[in-house]
Amino acid sequence: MQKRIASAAGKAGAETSICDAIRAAILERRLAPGTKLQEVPLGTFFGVSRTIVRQALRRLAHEGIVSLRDRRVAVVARPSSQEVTDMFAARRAIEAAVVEHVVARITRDEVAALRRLVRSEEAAYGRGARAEGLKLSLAFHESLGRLCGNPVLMRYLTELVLQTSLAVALYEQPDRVHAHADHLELLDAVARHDAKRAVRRMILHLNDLERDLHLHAPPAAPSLESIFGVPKAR
Amino acid sequence: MQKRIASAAGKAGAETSICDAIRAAILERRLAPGTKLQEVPLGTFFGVSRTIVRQALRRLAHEGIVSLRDRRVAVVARPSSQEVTDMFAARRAIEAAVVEHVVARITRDEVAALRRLVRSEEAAYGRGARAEGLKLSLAFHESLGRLCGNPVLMRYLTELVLQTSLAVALYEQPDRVHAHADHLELLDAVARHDAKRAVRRMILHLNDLERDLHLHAPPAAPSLESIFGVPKAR
DNA sequence: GCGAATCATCTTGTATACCAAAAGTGATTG
DNA sequence: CAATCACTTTTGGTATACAAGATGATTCGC
Repeated sequence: MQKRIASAAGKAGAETSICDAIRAAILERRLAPGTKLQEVPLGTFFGVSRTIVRQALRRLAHEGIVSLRDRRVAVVARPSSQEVTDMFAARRAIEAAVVEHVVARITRDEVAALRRLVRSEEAAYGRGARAEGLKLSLAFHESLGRLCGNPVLMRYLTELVLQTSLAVALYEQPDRVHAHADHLELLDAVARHDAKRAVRRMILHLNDLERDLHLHAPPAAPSLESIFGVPKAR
Repeated sequence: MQKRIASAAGKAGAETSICDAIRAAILERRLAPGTKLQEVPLGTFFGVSRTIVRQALRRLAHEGIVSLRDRRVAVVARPSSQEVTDMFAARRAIEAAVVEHVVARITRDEVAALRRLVRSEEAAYGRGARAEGLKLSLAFHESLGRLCGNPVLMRYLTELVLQTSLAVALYEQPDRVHAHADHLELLDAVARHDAKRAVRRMILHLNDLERDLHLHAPPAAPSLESIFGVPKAR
């Protein structure tokens, strides 16, 4: 049962499997920022040698979700608030370009598909399935990336979505509830081929996302409290 | 004399040295697109083992300037015309964002430094030092990246500048002469803190760059003719 | 009893050995 | 004479062995 992921992908691209597994784990909040990623344990778990694990970690480091301090254990990245600000700025630039391209080339069918996606996203949030909603929300942005027809833009978008997801995991305020209507309004503008409005919607959406974080002092330590709850007297 | 580069950087970061050396070689047109990058020769040349070379090549592959087809020799990337179109689109998006940020935070001194840079660039072109001009032109874009104050944007910009330089090497029309005035006009807009105009200037500049390529049929083979000249009768 | 230094262990960095696949070469045959 | 096939050589992929450095525990001194 242990090597499910590795064997699922077979021999082909073990490194890619590991990257995918780690990316998914981060997105699903199963790997918290700061978590140690040791080469040998990962290797034995996935049934490959350290060589492959090492390659995977380097790749993830280049994608900005793993930090690779010299001669020290690799850890899931813990971006500073400044870095988070920077990556959101970059994401605004990329997503704006993506939306522009999408508006210019999207078909009716594709709009319909996106609309279904957004509806199921809202439905998920509606019934309190937060994790599911989050996943569909990411899928929405990913879909836009795919529909823009530019692999380069899409690659950067994917990277930044992942990085910002990590940032959200680090800095989110637990009580905050996200404005899910954003995606629908954005999609409406896209459907009307109103590029200006769609881009503005996207920017506002990302601004909201960023504003809902608390990027002040607390770097959100890999806190023991968040794992064990409030320390009881003893 | 062989290991000049490796020894120059010492033990520290042999991989980085190799990456830098290859990047520089590509920028200076000493490494043409399609050139094979074999692991053993590179390793012996730089005085490191294949492991390091392999890591360097993977890194460059992630940066998009080396292609790493499975089980085949690594080569300097030869982007298709479609890929070139895509990377220019991405570069427009990133450079626009960069310029916006630069306009918002640049100081007088920094403007003056940029102006000196542009002047020396034009001087180089003026006296026919094409390679020197090209280098300074890249330095100008790099400087903007640094001045925008956002490491994420800067990283993407650096990548795209390198990639597009490669594309230019592949598709440029030899007789075409570039419009060097672009940088000066752009800088004027930046100096006046006119973001709208500066961004428009940048977009137009990049459009010119792209338009001056001939992105039709000829993928510009790594032709022996271009290396040895016209084959003489024998 | 507490703090600091030293020592053992563990983890990563690099090189190398081995394996499999691909490409080039030459011979053989149609 | 040319095309195809098999072999050889080269080249990349993976695992492993070894070296250097960091981490953490234990112990000695104050």
